[in-house]
Amino acid sequence: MSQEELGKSLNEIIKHRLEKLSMIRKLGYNPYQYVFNRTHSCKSILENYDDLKESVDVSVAGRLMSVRRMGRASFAHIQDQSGRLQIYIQENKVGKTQYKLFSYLDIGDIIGVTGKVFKTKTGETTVFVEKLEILTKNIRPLPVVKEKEGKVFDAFTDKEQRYRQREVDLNVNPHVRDIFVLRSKIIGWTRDFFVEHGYLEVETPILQPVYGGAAARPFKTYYNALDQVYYLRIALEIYLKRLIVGGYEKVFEIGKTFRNEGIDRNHNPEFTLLEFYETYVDYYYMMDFVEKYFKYIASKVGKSTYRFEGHDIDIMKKFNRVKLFDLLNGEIGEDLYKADVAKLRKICDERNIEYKPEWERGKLIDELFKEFVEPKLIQPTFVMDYPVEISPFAKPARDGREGIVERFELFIGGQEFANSFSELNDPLDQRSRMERQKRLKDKGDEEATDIDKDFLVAMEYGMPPTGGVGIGMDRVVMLFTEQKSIRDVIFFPQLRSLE
RNA sequence: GGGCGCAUAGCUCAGUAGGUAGAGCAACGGCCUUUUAAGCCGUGGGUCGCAGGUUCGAUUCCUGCUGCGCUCACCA
Repeated sequence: MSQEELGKSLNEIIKHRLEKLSMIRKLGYNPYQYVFNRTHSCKSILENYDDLKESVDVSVAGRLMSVRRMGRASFAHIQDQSGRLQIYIQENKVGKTQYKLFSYLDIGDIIGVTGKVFKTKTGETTVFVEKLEILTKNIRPLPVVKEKEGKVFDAFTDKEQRYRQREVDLNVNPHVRDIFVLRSKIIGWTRDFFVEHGYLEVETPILQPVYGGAAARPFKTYYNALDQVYYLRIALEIYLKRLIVGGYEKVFEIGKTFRNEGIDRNHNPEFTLLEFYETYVDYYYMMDFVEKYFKYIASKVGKSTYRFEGHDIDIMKKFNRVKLFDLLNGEIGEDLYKADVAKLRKICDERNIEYKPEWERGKLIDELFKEFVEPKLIQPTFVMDYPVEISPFAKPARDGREGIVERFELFIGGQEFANSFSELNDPLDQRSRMERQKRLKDKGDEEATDIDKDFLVAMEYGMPPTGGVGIGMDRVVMLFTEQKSIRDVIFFPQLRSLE
């Protein structure tokens, strides 16, 4: 045991379990077994009762979750990944030694049983144990959650403990396990969707000498062998586009990215981003494609409407498409497209929106948009055509509107879900945009990025016309699993370490 | 970072208008061969998050700290 300070009660429980551990060894059993040959899962026994009943020997293993001892016979539930199953063990049936073994078991132990399937008086499918094996002895008490008629008693609910010790949460709160199963499926369906559309899945560097592709503060690290400061990536953009330059026509990556920013219900500093790039298409094409993607996932999940951020979101309905300035002008009551910085500041002042003196046109517009428009975008809505200043990787609008780029963001429930451009492939324009970013950074903008020379060289070789999209997968999972907090769709959300 | 709230047994929670704490479950001992929040009898288990202050006396009041939650800011 470690030297950690334990309460007496916990210490006592652990002491008792260690004693049982040695008693089990004395009985001749290895409490940490190597293998167990299962013939069934808990669920498959429940589902195939008619074929199995009182004829076939089944072997099933799982964690002991409840025990009801009645002298020389006992009932218990074991739980495996598929679900819970009742077992019944009688001293007459298994003999004194194995019943003794059973008497040393605790909730949390992992056991294997073999026997025939029957139904109890009350109709519950149960395995009548003929042979019992201990596979792993538990020595630390698991919270005991009881249930009757759908009511849960003494549920393990402390959020901090649930996140810090997710393994406990997963064991005692089966619905939590279900959420993560659905997460895994959603990621898998996402992969299927892109592969089916001819995309190549790729992996690009997480450790980068120059970070870019988004506006965010990075995590810094140090690369000993190179004697250089490195950064954890904040986006996938840069390297994926270099692969497009390399000749791949459709690529996607699903991977962790890192932003050194606040943690809240909607943000985890380490999060899963999906980005995909396709050649010879623009952001109009990508709008259709993104909508298709969301509908594809919804159809796989099997529902049209999802409860998210307090609203019923209908994914199967046609997504709205609106231009940023149409929305914003409608909300403010003036034409902001033509407004200069002075005018925008005045509007902010009138509406009590704070701004920093160094903010220029694009940033001010973005701020007003976030404040007055975003929260109202509940049903899926593509917002199109953003100011160039806040979109350093997007192509200028082809219709020549000054200061506008071909970019859309998808909003659902007032939250940003996707960000997409007709990707900028003019190397000179790209260079001047990066130089501008660099100037902002030098002036103290912590979210601006350095010039990525390798990327600019790649652009000079020529990137075909390309549409690109980024989608925050954790939010997608939140939407489709109807979770209110990002922490409930990430196994181990970021918490401050103790000590 | 600001505001509000929470922190008591392994789990879920009471409680003390200041006199060092209770319940249910879990644990331990006993009875019990179709139970299912099994039941019955009995027993043990707490530096009341941490550190100070006020007080004869603090788990309770005050201050600071730590952790977590909600919220605002931040997050194209």
